[in-house]
Amino acid sequence: MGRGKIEIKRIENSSNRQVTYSKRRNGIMKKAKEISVLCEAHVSVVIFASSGKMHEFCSPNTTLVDMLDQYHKLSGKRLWDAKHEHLDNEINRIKKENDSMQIELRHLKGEDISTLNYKELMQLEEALENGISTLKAKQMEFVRMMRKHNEMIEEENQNLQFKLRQLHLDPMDDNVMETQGVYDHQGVADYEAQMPFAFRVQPMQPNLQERF
Amino acid sequence: MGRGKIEIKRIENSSNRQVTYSKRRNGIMKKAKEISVLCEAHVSVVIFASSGKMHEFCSPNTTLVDMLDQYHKLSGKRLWDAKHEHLDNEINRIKKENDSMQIELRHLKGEDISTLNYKELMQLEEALENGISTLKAKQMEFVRMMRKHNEMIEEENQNLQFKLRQLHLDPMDDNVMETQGVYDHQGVADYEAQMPFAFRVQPMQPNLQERF
DNA sequence: ACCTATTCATAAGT
DNA sequence: TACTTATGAATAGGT
Repeated sequence: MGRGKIEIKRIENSSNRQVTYSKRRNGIMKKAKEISVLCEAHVSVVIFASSGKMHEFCSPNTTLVDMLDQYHKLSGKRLWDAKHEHLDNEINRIKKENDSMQIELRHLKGEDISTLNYKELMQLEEALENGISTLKAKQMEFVRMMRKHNEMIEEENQNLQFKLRQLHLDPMDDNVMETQGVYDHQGVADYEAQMPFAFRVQPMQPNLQERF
Repeated sequence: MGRGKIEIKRIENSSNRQVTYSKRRNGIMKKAKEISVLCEAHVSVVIFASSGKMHEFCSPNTTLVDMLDQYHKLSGKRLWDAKHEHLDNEINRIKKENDSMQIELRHLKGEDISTLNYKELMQLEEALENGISTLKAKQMEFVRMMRKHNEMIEEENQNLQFKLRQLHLDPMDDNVMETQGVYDHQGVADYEAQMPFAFRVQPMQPNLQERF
C-alpha cells in the first residue's frame, strides 16, 4: 500500500526507516485500540524503536500488570524472575505451616478432634496435661510468692509493733491501724525484684487461693 | 475497508464480533511482524479475546521478559515490582499470623508462660481445661463404645452357648474355647458402623480403662 | 473458509 | 515534519 509495493525486509535508508516506523507504529496502535473496542479484547502493545524509544498501548479496560498476570496463568511460562518464584514458594511454605499450626491449635482447644485416631488423642492428652501441670506449677509459684510476701509483712508488722511498744505507744491504739499501712517499703521493693515479671504489677486477685 | 464503513464501537452480533476479532488480530500480528522487520523494532503484542483465549507476538530478536525489563527501566513504572510488593506484603501478613499462632501454641504447651500476666494465665487455664474436658468426653465416648462392644460379645456368647447346649454339646467341652473365637462377625460389623471413624481400626489399648 | 467491493494504511513524492 | 495521493492491503459483509 502506498505508491508501490515494498519488500518486507529491513529498510536501509535510515530516515525512510524512521518515517515508516512512526507511521506504522501509529497504524498498529490505532488497530489495537479498534480491536479492543470492537471486540472487547484486552490488548497490550509495547514497541521499542531501534533508537530505544518506547511506545505502548494498553486497552483501557485492563492494565499491563493484569495482563501479565493472565499471561502467566495461561502460558505457564515464568515471566517473573527467580526472586518472584522464591517469594511464591515462601508463601506456599508459610501457608502450609500456618495450616498445620491452626489444626494443632484447634485440637488443643478440643475442636475437630473427632477425626483423630487413638494414638493422636493420647498425644494430645499428654500435651494438654503437660500444659496444665506447667501452668499449675506457675500458679503455685505465685502462691508461694504471696505467702512469702505475707510472711514478710507480718514479720515487719511485728517489728513495728515491737518498736512502737519500745517507744511506749500502745499498739492497741486507734492510730495503729493507719500506721500499719506504711510497712517497710524497702522490703517490698526487694521482694518484688525477685518475683517473676508477670506477677509484679498485676492487680491482686482476692479469690486466687480458692482455686487450689 | 470492507463492504461498508463501520463505527468503532462494540460489535453486538456475537459471531460477527468473533470473526472480526480473528481477522483483525491476524492483521495486527502481521503488522507487528512487518514493523519489527522493516524498522528493526522490538515489538510485543499480547491479546486476550473476551473468551479468555490469549495470543501473543514477540519480535524474534527479543523476548517478552527482556522487553518488560526495558519497559521497567524506561517507564520507571513498577510492573512486576508491584507484584513483588504485593507478595512481600502477603508474606509479612502471613508471618505475623504465624508468629501469634506459634506463641499461642507454646503457651498451650506450657512454654514461655513466664511472660504472661495473671489474666492471661487464667484465660490459658480455661482454654486448657476446656480442651481437656472435651478430650475426656471423647475418651468416655470411646469407653462407652468398648463397654457396648463387650456387652454385645457377651450376649452373643451366651446365645452361642445356649445353641450349643440345644445341640446337645457339652458347653464345658474342650472344643468350646475354640468355638468362642468365632463369635458373631455380623454383629461386630454392625457395631463398627456406629462407631466414630477415629476408633474403628485403632489397635486396642489394654490399659485404656486404667486412665479413668 | 473464501470472495470482493469498499475503505484504510501508507510509500513516496513534495 | 507534515501534507498529498496513488497504490496496495485490510477487511465487512455476503456466500
